[in-house]
Amino acid sequence: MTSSDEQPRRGRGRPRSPGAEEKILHAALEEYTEHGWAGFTMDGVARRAGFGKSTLYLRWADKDALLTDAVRLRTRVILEVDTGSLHGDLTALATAAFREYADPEGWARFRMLIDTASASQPLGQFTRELSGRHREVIEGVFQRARDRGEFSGDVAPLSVTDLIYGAGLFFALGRRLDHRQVEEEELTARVADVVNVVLDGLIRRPPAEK
Amino acid sequence: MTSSDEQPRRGRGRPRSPGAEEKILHAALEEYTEHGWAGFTMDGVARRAGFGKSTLYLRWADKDALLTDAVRLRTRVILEVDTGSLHGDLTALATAAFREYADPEGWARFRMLIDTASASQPLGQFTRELSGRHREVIEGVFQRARDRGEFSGDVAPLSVTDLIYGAGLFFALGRRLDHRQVEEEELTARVADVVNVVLDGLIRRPPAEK
Amino acid sequence: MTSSDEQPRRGRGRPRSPGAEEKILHAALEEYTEHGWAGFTMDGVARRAGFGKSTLYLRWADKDALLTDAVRLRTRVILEVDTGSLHGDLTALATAAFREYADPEGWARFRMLIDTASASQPLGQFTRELSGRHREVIEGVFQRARDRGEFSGDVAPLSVTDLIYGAGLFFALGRRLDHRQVEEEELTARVADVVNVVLDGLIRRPPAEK
Amino acid sequence: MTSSDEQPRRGRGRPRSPGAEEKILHAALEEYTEHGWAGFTMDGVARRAGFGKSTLYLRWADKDALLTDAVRLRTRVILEVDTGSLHGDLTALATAAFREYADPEGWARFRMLIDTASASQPLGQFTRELSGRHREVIEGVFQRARDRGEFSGDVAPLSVTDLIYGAGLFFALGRRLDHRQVEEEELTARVADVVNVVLDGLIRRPPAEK
DNA sequence: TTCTAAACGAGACGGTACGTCCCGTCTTGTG
DNA sequence: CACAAGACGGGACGTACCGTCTCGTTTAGAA
Repeated sequence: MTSSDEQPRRGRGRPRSPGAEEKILHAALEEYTEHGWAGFTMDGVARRAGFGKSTLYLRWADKDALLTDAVRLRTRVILEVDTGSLHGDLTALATAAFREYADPEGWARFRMLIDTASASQPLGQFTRELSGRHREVIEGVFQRARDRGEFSGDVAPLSVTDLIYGAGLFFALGRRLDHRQVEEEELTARVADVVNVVLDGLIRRPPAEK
Repeated sequence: MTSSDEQPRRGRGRPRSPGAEEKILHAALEEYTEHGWAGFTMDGVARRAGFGKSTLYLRWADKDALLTDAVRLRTRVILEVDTGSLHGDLTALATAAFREYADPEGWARFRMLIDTASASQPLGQFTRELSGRHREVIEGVFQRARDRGEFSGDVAPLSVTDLIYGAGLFFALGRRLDHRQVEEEELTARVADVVNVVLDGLIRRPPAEK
Repeated sequence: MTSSDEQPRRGRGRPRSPGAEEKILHAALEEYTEHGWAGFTMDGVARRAGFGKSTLYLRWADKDALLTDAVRLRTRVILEVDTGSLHGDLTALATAAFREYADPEGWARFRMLIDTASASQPLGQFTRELSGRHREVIEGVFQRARDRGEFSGDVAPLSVTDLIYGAGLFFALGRRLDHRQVEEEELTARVADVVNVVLDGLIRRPPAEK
Repeated sequence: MTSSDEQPRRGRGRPRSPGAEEKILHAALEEYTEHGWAGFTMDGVARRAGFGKSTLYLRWADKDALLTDAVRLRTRVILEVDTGSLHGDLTALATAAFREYADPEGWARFRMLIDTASASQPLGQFTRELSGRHREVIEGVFQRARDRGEFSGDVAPLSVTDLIYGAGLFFALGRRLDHRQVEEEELTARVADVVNVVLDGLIRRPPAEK
């Protein structure tokens, strides 16, 4: 939990530097992106952000808390697509997902997510954002498709997000392991593949029983 | 660079303890499983494995190298399925993938893989194993399907592996974020969904036509 | 280079623990006394002194530097004798020297000094203290003797200190090699011998040409 | 029947390399002279001597034993002077002593002696050589002087050796602390000073009378 | 204004892990 | 057997970072 939601804390004393959180979180994300877990140091973040270490520890309990917050800070607002067709909507979602993982910051966010999921303490709010919020978007997409008559039958939204996001993640992972850049053309081609497979699989023979 | 490929190094001097690599890698995986990146220490691994630190550093240059090798330890075990039908083969592959990520050790291997893929040094050999070897398996599966007349047309094997493995990963991730156990029924149901979608999507409208 | 001369270092930041130097140097001397060069460890000194290793390395560059400083710790205490006679002054000086080497801590300081003198880096300041400061004392003693008319002619002060200190050292060395205690009577007798020899040798036939 | 100390160890097996001890001890002394305690390593000695480490440990129990032996190996044969005069004999002895401490190897021997004297276990043989043997020499010198009528009265030989050797040691120590070379002229002048003081002190007013 | 409380920069502190080096032991193969 | 080679457990080295702490300095509202 972070202090960023709290009200300005009326009272005496010198008020907290405005904009400090923002700068520090930004610096933290950059350091993490560049150096990974190892090589991500509180001293380094403080230096890069231009603050003293005490300022960091005044706001976050420890390294993990800062990193968690840094990831949350810029967690991409899930786009609310409505292109008018199921194919278009899924393509837009898949493209966004593929881009997210191809982007260094997005990749860092995913790493954090993995670590988070490996920790013991639950992270209710974060979970809801990620899986819950995504589910709503996907359900909206399919509801509109049903309304348009493009699609009939049930669908397990999580299966669809898992397929699309998973494909995007492993696409990016393969590139990273090879230390190859992600080419724009390749990305769109792969997105098209994935959308086609998912769409055809769902329409022709939906896993309706689920 | 790893020592696991080298021949026993004929010559004088005391030979390296047989089985040491295996034990150390196993200990490393356990430590990582329990403590994650932070809290994963060379001293800890050495102690758990029952070896001196120098024995570790004689085989691996640093923490990263050990971790990389530990990932490789069992990831290579790729089942060579041949159930007699495309549907059966894919189901077997997908089930194995889902189980891998549902398993704590498999999950740890994946975490390591993520950290590894974020490092700076290339991992040539490893990439070939991971993506290359998997590709061969998938290609074998589809080749046999083609021979049996179940399937015609090309397919991008990596797309298929990405879809299946990705779905398995996000399935496990969702469970972990919610701190829910993976139920056997749910796993098989989800595998069935994924296989159906992939199979129908590929057969009815293979991405290769494009 | 040592930190003991520096002024309190005006400025920000937490000030260095007062008395830390003293405690650490004392602990170092004790460890050296007990274990010698081998077995004298920075971790051991830190533990004994009750400080973290970083506190040690913040003040001394390495083991040698700490040892060098520990030698200096009390060696500087040179008594400023003035008994009213040359014989009395020399007896006092010689007694102090003999006692220094007979004392375990004094012996340890001498061992350190030997190791230190074998090192590569120069010890300018220290040299001045040791040989220079002693010289002044000896010169003062002889000057006063000349003023009193007890003694005429020049003398090489260093020769005198070398004679007295050297005799004291070898006296203690002999006892140590035999694992015999230093008896008080024997010490005073030997001091008397040495003073008499030096004094008579100087007065009757001074090494005036020097 | 052989007159050598060690029998060649008749028996099966490969005989010990002849001359190995000599070479190793020589290498050990060189390493110690160059690097001091720190920096004196068994691996280093083995490499320099051209033997394997096991060969060293087959002959000496540990580092200390090797070093002790190395020092003993070349401990200078105490010269049996007889110049025909007390002054000449003492000058010869003192010159030898001063040279011994000025010489790097002699200095190393002295360091070893100090460490030895600080250890707990007694070193009978070594002690006898050093203090006992030297005593005999000094006593011989004074006996001959008495026979020649140059000198009458008793003398405490250890006092004399302590004075001379001690002066030589501190002379060398001073030079080392200053990182100055020992000049030949300076050495002989200092020797003359010391001999004169000692001789005059002893002859005019021998401590024995008192 | 003066006072007071908090935020802040700086950096010392105890502690822990890093990766390196060496000791003394051991285990092999060769001479 | 002696010996070369070198792996091994153990432990100290000197470095780097964590999270805590104590200073002096700054910045505001309260008195």
